Amino acid sequence: MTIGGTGRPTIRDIAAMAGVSAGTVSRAMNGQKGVGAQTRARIEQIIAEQGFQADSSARQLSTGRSRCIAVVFPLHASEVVMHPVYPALLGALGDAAEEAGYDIMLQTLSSPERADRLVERVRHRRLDGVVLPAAGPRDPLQRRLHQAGVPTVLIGHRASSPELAWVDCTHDLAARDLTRLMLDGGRRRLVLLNGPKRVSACRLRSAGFWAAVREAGDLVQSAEEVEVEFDAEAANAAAKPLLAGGQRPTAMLCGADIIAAGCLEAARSLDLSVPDEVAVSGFDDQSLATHTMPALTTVRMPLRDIGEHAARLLFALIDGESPRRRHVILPTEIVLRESTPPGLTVPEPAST
Amino acid sequence: MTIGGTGRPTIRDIAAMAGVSAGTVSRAMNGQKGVGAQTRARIEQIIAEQGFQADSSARQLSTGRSRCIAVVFPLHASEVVMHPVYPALLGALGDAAEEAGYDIMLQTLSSPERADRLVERVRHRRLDGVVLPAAGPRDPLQRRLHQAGVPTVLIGHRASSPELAWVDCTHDLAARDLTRLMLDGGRRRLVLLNGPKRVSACRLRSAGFWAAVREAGDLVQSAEEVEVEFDAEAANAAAKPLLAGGQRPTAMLCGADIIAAGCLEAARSLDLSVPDEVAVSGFDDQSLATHTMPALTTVRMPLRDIGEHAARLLFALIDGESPRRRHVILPTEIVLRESTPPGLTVPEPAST
DNA sequence: CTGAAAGCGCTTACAG
DNA sequence: CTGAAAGCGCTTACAG
Repeated sequence: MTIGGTGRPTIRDIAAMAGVSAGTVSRAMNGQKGVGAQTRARIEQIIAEQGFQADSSARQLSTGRSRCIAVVFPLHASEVVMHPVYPALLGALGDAAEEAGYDIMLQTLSSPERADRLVERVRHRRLDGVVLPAAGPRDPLQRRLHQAGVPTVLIGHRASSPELAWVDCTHDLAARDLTRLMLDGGRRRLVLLNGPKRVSACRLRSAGFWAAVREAGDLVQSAEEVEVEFDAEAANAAAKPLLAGGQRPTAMLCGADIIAAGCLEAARSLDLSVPDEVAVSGFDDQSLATHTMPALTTVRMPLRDIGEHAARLLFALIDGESPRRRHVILPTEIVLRESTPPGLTVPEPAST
Repeated sequence: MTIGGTGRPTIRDIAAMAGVSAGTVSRAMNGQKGVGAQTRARIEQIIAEQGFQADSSARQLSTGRSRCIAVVFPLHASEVVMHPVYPALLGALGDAAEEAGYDIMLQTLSSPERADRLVERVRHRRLDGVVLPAAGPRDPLQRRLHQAGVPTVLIGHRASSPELAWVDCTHDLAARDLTRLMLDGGRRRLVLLNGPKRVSACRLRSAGFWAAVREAGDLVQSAEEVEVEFDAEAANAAAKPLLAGGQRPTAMLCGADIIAAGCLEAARSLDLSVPDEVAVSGFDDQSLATHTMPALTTVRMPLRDIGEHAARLLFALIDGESPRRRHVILPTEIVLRESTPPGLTVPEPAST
């Protein structure tokens, strides 16, 4: 059965041209020992001339490795892509994969059966490993992947099981530092308008906020945490009553830029000036943070670094290595703009 | 050579259990004719019980089809993802692929050699087809793919070669309608602050703008087009001198929301009120359009539809069909907000 | 250092 | 309707 009329050369054709066996070509191609220098050179020549590339499915069938990883999200692809950080993560992972010669596949977990399919995929070695950029607590997939022995790395969730590899950043320290900055700026009544607690990052942000409050002791007149979805409308609705109250907060720390955007709108609708009457901060440093009025003080996560670390970790796992650092926490960066009191100074990263 | 200790069942195991040959299992699995109803039922039973799934590389090796498509961008993945429309497109394509049982691979064309690799990939049938969401004029890859007989669909570029399939939307009509609206709103001095002309969409927007200007005849006092990159800073810098001039424009139509954001900043820095003194519009309806001050009138592209159409077209091409409509143009939608004169009415889509 | 051969797990003419 | 066999294009012990 002949499939393509392309006449695409196979390893056997190359072997014939070089006057050697297919096995030798294979060994030469894969840089293995045990091929004479001369022979190797000749083979490489011919391969280059012919622009030959081994058929990946055949190689995969015999080696059991696909040189392909999946990035899996627990939502529809169209939702993923609307997320403030996933796209950037995907980009960083893509770059890293490309550099390492891996292909990268976008997987979606919109329905439960898809998780089965994913696991099957890996067991069938169509996939060498997976990264879960939207990992969270009590996510059954994590355990299944781990049990199936699938090389896996989590992003943004510090897994309960120490065996799972993950990379994350200092959401907690950033929130703590930001809270301190608000205090430095003379703000005494604080609100954390946080994103949903099912998101691990939001838990850490909460922890950081409360740590700072605790540390500041009597300095703090009031502190409160309110949870909303990542949505400007919802944030606006939640912020308005808080800001309209008698003892209105003088600083609103928001768990996301999009939440902060809603908060700014609430302030505007109440004719409160930002940052004079109420300071506002975000998280994520999305592009909108530069274009709000006033421009938003926020926290930038090292998404590119996170992606690169995650990729490297995964490739090491796939190669059967056991990397010494299976858990990495990368530093965030506070970006001071106009929505917070002027004259503040970001603490040294030594605070980390 | 035994690969995985998984003991994952093969088609032969299933055949043994069913007391038939592997060939019969294969035929049953793939829903082919010529398997007795009884046999088929028994086989399906066992397959279900065992949770058996055929190994995709083996299948691929013998059928020559991978059930995988690539979405290829001419930039680093990390850049793609920052783009106002690519992520949404990727999302829509991902959903459509998933539904059709295709995998979707993210391909990047950061270096020229990567194009070769891509073509090789398809010839090696690791990929069944490709979509180019960032197609533009004189892009050599298009021709190469076409010559290689690779099922391909372009997005956002109405290819010169009629053989290439593409899907696009009414950038031109939207720009024309928007320009007319500005005229309806009493604006007589118009500027199109367009994105770069290498982007096909921007050419169409330009065409629409000038068509409206031409049609309006003497009504228009002045009309000018200026080209900037998709960047708020650059737009700000370009807009400022225009707005500071004596005969300052009363409407600035921008080729992208991010350009409009820069333009709004320019207006603000000159203390010009929007929309009273100068109206501003964008393109894309990015999330930032809702959060600028004032909120931005813009054009929403049917990205989801575009993605779905592109996917369907591609799958048809892969299946060797020759779809009657190889070129589709989908309608855009003008979204009126606060940055344009109040009281306008969007023309009926009949204007299409 | 190199070749011949078996094997990876499917699919599909070809017989019957 | 079903089976036996060849083939997809590689890789890798096993000999030599």
